[in-house]
Amino acid sequence: MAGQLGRPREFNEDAVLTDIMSVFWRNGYEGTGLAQIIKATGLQKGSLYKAFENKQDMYVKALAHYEKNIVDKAVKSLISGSPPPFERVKAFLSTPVKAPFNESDRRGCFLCNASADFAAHDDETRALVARGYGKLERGLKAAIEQIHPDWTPYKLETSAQLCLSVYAGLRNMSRAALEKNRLEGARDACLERLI
Amino acid sequence: MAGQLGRPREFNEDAVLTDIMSVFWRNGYEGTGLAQIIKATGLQKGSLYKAFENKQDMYVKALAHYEKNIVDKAVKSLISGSPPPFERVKAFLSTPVKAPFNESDRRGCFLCNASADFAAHDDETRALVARGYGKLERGLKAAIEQIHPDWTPYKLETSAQLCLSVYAGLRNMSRAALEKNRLEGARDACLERLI
DNA sequence: TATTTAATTGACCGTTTGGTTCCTAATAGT
DNA sequence: ACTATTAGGAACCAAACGGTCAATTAAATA
Repeated sequence: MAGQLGRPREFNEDAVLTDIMSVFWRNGYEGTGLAQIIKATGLQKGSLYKAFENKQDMYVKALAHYEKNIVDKAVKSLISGSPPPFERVKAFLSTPVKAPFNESDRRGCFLCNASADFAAHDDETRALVARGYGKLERGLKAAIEQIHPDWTPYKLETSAQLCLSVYAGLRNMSRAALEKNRLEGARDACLERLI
Repeated sequence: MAGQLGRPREFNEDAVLTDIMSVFWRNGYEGTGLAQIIKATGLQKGSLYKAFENKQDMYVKALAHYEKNIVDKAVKSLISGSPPPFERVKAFLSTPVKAPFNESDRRGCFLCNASADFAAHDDETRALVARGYGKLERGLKAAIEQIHPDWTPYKLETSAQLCLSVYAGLRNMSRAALEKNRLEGARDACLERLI
């Protein structure tokens, strides 16, 4: 039979990738050491290097994992769902405003972090980030089109691009703990375009 | 007399700070090693650690140097100058769109980099970033007020906050080398609010 | 049961890290 | 001239870095 030969994996690949993701997510590429990855996953170095080429490979796979599990979910809830489309965009833009004060989720957006942190040094990362941003932009465009079915494709696109850049900007600025009402001001000014 | 005692500095503090700044600017905090700083400044470790407490101190002082030399200049040219105010805001928002394609200036904005990179780990950095962003916001507000002297303070403020977050977002997204016309779309959509 | 194949482990590797120390050189005040 | 004070330079350090490997363990086949 064509069963799995040899000793089987003792760890769940997806769970391990989730652990690795959260470490890179919080600390960035250079800020993360193998020791932290070992602690987070419970695996030893040897096992890690059997499963991954090197640290860079772990990072890229963790980012892809993020795209699959977090970004895609956000895109889905932008495209469809129970709240009306304007509220969905508002919720999307409110995440970076609320997150830093939520006491728990100060990691920001891994996609944005990766763009600032490692995309400039690695082509694979850059491609992943570009693809993730592309997905978000299309999700935003779809939601906006539901608000304004009559708008031209150009206006829909530039509006989505505006929302995306505000999102990325808010994610960036929230790292410096700017006052909440200043972040809200930017969000609301952006949302005014969609009214 | 109360003159300078001991052997005088052989290096110009400002010039050295400029060298250190450009290294951190390009490579971030964790991405920069003492070796690179030594190479960039021409100083030896001993001298560096006589002039600075530690690596973190070098970073903070370099960021303050950036604020004094780059941010303040940008704010000034937002507040006043020969081109009309709308063109000044447009030029400000065009920097992050053009920079990554200019073949030379791919470092982005040190303020934005610091916000993403180190502000979350260090209070002094966070305060510097917040102050720098505050300056930019006030500069934008002043320019916008020149375009629309009749607008309410609230509308002026939120518009400035919008521009600032778009700026930070574009800086972030340009690291992943998104297509130029998508960045331009976000910029133009933002500028439409100022017409 | 013996064999084959693959996963796990932790010791080990060279390199690089940020940081210190000590000696020498140079200037200002006495 | 002498002394106090500071800058410059390089050797030096322990710790952490990413990465490797041989020995061991466990399951699937024969």
